[in-house]
Amino acid sequence: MKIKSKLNQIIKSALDSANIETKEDITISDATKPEFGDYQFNGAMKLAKSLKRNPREIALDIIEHIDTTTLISKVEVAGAGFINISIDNGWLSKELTKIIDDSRVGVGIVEDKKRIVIDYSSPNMAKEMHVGHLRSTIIGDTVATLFEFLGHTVIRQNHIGDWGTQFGMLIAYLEELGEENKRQNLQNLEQFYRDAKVRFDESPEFADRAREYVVKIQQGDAHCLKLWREFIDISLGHCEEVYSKLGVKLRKEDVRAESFYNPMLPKVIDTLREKGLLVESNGAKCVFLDSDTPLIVQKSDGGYLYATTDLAGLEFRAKELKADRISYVVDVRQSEHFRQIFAIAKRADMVPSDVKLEHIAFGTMMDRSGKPFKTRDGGTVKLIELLDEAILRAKETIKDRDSYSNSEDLDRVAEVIGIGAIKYADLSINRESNYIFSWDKMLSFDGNTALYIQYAYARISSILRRYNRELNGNIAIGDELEHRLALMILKFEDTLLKASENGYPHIITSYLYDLVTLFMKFYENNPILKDNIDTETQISRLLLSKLTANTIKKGLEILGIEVVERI
RNA sequence: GCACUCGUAGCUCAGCUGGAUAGAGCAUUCGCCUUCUAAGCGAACGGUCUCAGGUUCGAAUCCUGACGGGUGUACCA
Repeated sequence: MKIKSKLNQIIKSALDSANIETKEDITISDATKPEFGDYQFNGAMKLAKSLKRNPREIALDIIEHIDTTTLISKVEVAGAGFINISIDNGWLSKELTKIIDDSRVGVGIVEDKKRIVIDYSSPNMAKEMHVGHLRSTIIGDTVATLFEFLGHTVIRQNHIGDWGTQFGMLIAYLEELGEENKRQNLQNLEQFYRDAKVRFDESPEFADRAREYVVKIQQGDAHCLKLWREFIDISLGHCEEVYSKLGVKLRKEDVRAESFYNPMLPKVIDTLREKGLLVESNGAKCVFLDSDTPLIVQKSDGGYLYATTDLAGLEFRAKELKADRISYVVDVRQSEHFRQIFAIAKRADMVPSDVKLEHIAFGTMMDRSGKPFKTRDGGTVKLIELLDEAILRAKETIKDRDSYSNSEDLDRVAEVIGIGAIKYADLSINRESNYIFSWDKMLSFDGNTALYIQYAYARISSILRRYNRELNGNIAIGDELEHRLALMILKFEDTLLKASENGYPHIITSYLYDLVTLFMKFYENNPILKDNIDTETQISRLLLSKLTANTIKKGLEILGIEVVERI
């Protein structure tokens, strides 16, 4: 339910009928405290100056004209001129009753459906995925799922790094190993890379061959291409293992590798030249925008760069994939890069001017001392290891509970909880902040974590199992807690819309946490299946619980986190 | 050097389109299981929102400056 826009309309017409004109946007905000009601409008104070009137008087004037016949039950003026608004219980129960069996829990499809291309995960094929890849993969997957759920058409693009000088070295080494040793050695890509590097450094003859192979792949040499494809296949297999364990929706068809754009690169240079943007400086082909640091699109040796590929990618996404909005879920350290290529792509008409280009940036993962994350030996933690550890720890914590009839159940639940913990830990932080990686924090099951949310869901499932009858009846809001819970459920749509505006998953986790906190209080104070509860109250509370569970499930689903019926 | 970004409780973080007494989790201390899953609930403790100015009826939030962290800054991706 889009409550805020409904309220904004009500306020707007109240201002109209009170003959108050305002140029500023009317925005209702959430009440800062429950005692003040549910929402508040602070516009009277802003209007005071231009109207040359006392803000309290203006506020009193406004509330005279506020329609309290539908969703608003009460408006009051408080303090300097705050207008406090309470939502009507009758309206809440009516709206909730409508969505009891709605699989979208009352969330509509957006009116202006867009075609959104979203680039995320994008691992390098030369190495295995490490913890640093977690953020792009998970944030991207969440944002993509969110867009899709709201009704947009989403095209996922996994821009894997499969091109560049390092692949010459890797396939030369692969060839050297021979058939029988290949599989074995490629089990551990990190080690494979290190071994290849050793060979490269120790043998000039090998190094020459490596360089020669780079050229050969680019020229389409059949033998080298075959080796290269073999290597990419195996490396991609490692990624798919991670994706599957993480429950990430990226598939093979979403892969559009760096190499895909290779044939388009000369045309990028031509386009830039035609538009008069290309400047040669110190032998390199550059584009200078307002800043003095240029964007280099072709090296002095003729080679192309990351920027060139990205420009080709932008044009492809805008013109071939026909995107209205192109989003990149990439580390904040590349914001300068994206600012430049976005500006250049528009200037060169590679992307139509009305296409929204955005960098959904996320902060760097730091270690305890505030340095970008590395393990003690200087390497990184493999992502797959983090996931396995999470599942292990989850199993350790739940194994003594008696809810599990067999070890299969236990394994399944451990996986849902362990993976959920990691994803939630990452998604619940404002994506722009850098954050400190800690095993304990990531794998914590206390407080504001996925388990808290999943636990609430399991509790509700348990109640519904016990009741085990048809739920026929109405929701009747009986007290303040039920009122707040009911309203919270209906705020789901406003929350998702806000999160999708600029792609902030933590807005959803905060919401779910607030929702569950309210439910837990409700659960403690308002007994459901106890002896002395009359049937109508029982049904009403069961329905509220069920709606809470539906909202939790849908919310977690958007975050890519699963629920289980029993914990 | 220049640019961007961050600085909120002991720790990890919300809040930042200006609004009423700045919020969570963890940690610490204390209550609540013969009662729907105690992985829960309640309470206590904890803050000159880095500092100094400015704008405003009103600033954690906007502006300027200082200090401190992080990042980026011509042929890596």
